[in-house]
Amino acid sequence: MKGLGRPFYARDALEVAPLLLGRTLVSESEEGAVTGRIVEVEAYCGPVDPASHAYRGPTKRNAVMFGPPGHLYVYFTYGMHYCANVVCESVGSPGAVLLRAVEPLSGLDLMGERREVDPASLRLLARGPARLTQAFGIDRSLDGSDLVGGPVWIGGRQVLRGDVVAGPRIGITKAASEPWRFYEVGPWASPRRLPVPGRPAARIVDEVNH
DNA sequence: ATTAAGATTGGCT
DNA sequence: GCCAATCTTAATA
Repeated sequence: MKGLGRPFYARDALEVAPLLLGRTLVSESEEGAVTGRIVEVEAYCGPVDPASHAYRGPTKRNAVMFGPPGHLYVYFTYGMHYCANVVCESVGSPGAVLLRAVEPLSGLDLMGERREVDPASLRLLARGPARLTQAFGIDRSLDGSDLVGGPVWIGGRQVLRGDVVAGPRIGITKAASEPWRFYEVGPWASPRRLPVPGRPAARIVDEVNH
């Protein structure tokens, strides 16, 4: 089987999120293949999370979140950007993990072409959730795409090159202090708004760090 | 029917 | 650090 199997995704978003770090995100299309190592994610915890798109129940946009795990939930925002989530948990339980940044591994030229930046500027390729989707060719046509057997999937090998920590999520106004952003310390995670005083300090995620 | 906000980014001061 | 861009979605009337 290519990449992680369905059971991997069939548990709480908060459990899946840190386990995605260090794994390889793959996207294949007619244009070619690109891959990157996941270094930053955020968990969105459905009905108990006011920041989740699923908080107020199913809508046309978030329908995929309420479906089976192991699929992509892709939404459009700010009139110009796409963001991609990994759907977790079981049918009717809308947990999801937002992919926020990867370390580019292969297909750099294609990423640069899609992003309209110099492929040598590695940190401009896929650091940030909307940059990531652009570099990987992910838009609303991939909403609901199956991560098991589809054109986008996640490899089973986990390679960590720094400590994994948790901190507040970025760019939200509700439940802003929940430490549900997980990232690898290093040059690849997005630099914006690191945890500030008054918010929970980042903590080591033991299960992933060992 | 109308409206306000948005899981962002890039450019400018 | 501040702010405009840009338009879909979902809530409100």
